[in-house]
This record gives sequence, structure tokens and C-alpha cells, in this order.
Amino acid sequence: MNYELLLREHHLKVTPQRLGILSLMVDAGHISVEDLFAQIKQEFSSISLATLYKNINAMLHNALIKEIKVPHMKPKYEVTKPPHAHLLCQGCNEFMDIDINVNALVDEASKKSHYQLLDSSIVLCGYCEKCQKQSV
Amino acid sequence: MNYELLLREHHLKVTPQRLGILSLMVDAGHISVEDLFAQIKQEFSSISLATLYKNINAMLHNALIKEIKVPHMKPKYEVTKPPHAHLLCQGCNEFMDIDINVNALVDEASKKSHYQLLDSSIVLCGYCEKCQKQSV
DNA sequence: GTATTTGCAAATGATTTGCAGTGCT
DNA sequence: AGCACTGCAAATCATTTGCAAATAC
Repeated sequence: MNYELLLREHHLKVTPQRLGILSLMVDAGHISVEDLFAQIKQEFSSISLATLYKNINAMLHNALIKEIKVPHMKPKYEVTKPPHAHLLCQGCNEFMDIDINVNALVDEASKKSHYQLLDSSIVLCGYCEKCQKQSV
Repeated sequence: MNYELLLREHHLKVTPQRLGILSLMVDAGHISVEDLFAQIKQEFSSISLATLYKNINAMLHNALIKEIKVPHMKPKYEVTKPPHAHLLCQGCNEFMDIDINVNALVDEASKKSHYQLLDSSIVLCGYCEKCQKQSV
């Protein structure tokens, strides 16, 4: 993925810190501020938390990235993708996208409520295959 | 609703503060810590924020109530109900339950992922009928 | 060259903790 | 009686802000 272009398309100047943030975020899929800071410090030992927060906010503002609020966890951030749902394993904390038909749900909600729906935030919680077996 | 019984069933002692919290939470449907504190102070002028937080955490721990994390807003709390979805209007901040078929979505996700799914957190965002008209 | 971004330090805001006194069962 | 709950004050943690120096365009 071309992160320079991605930043320019969203009217943000290209800086090494921002390229690093995007690259780590894409690699991780979803990442918390804390984890992102720990990882990016390995590349830019001088980066400050304030810079990280400012950049996350700038990217949120331009919808380059999206904040996902997860029950009982710190918020996570992902580079914006088409509507999808998330799965959280309460055993091992695995957190992943799942490709299911979100549209059907949104359409139904829209019809019933007469809302014009633009965005969805869906997290399904439970236990992954591995953790189900271990908990027996 | 019998709040005393509800507390006892969840192994929590009955105190006037807790009865007040539950009553306000049920009346509001969903409420933030801030709003809850403002409202409960009218009844118990001496209640402290620390007590409110401790009680919310105790009730969360026993699954008497549930935390709902809403994009761009402070978390809200509701007394536990059967699985459902939420609607948020980005114009007027109306926040409400919507009765749609969450099961279909959960089943699909479960089949695809082999997760055992126990809980869902669903917020759909957009504009209510009124706000759609006003924004023209 | 100008405007924006960075990194630091300090400020703010939200939530938690420790403790002494009070209330529930 | 004994343990849990309350309220206060202080502590902690996450995030934001102001500012001077550095960087992007």
C-alpha cells in the first residue's frame, strides 16, 4: 500500500512518523494507542505520545482511520475499510475482522426506524475454537 | 421492577444509593456516568463519584448492568436486557434500542468463525427522520 | 518562506484507591 | 458482630494543550 499517497489524498502532510503509524496499523489490523506507541518507538525512539495522539486525531478527523470501541478494552484503531464486523475472544483476546452480511442488518434497522444509517460499530464477543476446548 | 430483588439475585447488598442508581438507569434506558451523577445527586446530595463508580463496577461485574461503548461518546450503561442493537443519531444525539434480528447475524458469524458467541455490542449511526429533514 | 508538525513539559479530565466511619444482614 | 458500603481525599492513568525548535512543501 502507498502510504504517501494515502496521506496526501486525505490532505495530511507526509512525515516519517505518520508513515510509520500507518504501516504499523495496517500490519496489526487493529491496534491500541499503547501498543502502537511501544512498537513505533522501536523505529523512532524520539517520538512522543503527544505526537502519536495528535496524528491519530488528525487521521480520525479525515476518516483515514477509524476508532473501534471494544467492551472492556482500550479503543483500537484501524485504517478505514468497507463496513464489517469484529470478533473478540474473551479467552485469548484475539480481535479480528469477520466478513458477514452487515448490510442486511443495517437495512432492516433503517426500514424499522426511518434512520438514514451511515456507519456501524459491531463487536461480537465469545470464545474462539481453541479457547472453547481449553475451558472444558 | 423490584430493584431490591434484582440486587439480591446478583449478590449485592441493598443500599439506598444502589436502588437510586438502578431506578435512574431503567428510567433513562441508557445513561452516562456524568448524567447519572448529576441526577442522583438530586436525590442523595451527599453521594460521591467514587461510590457511583464502585457501584457501576460491582454491577458490571455481576452482569446486572452492561456497558455500551458508543463511537465519539462517553460510555453508557443499561440494565441487562436480551440481545439487541442500538441506534445513534449524529444530529440530535438520540440514542435508543432497536429491535432487530441480531440472532441471524450472530449465527452467521458463529458458523463462519467457529466462535462460540455469547454477547454482542452493536451501534448503528446516522440521522433520525427529523435530523435528515433539517440538514437539507 | 510559510505553515505545519514535532517533542517536551505541564495541564486537564476521568477513574481508581486507601482509609476511617457507617450501615446492612 | 462482622463484613460490605460510603464518602472523602489523594493517587493514578489517559489524553490534551501550549510553546519553541525542526520539518514539509
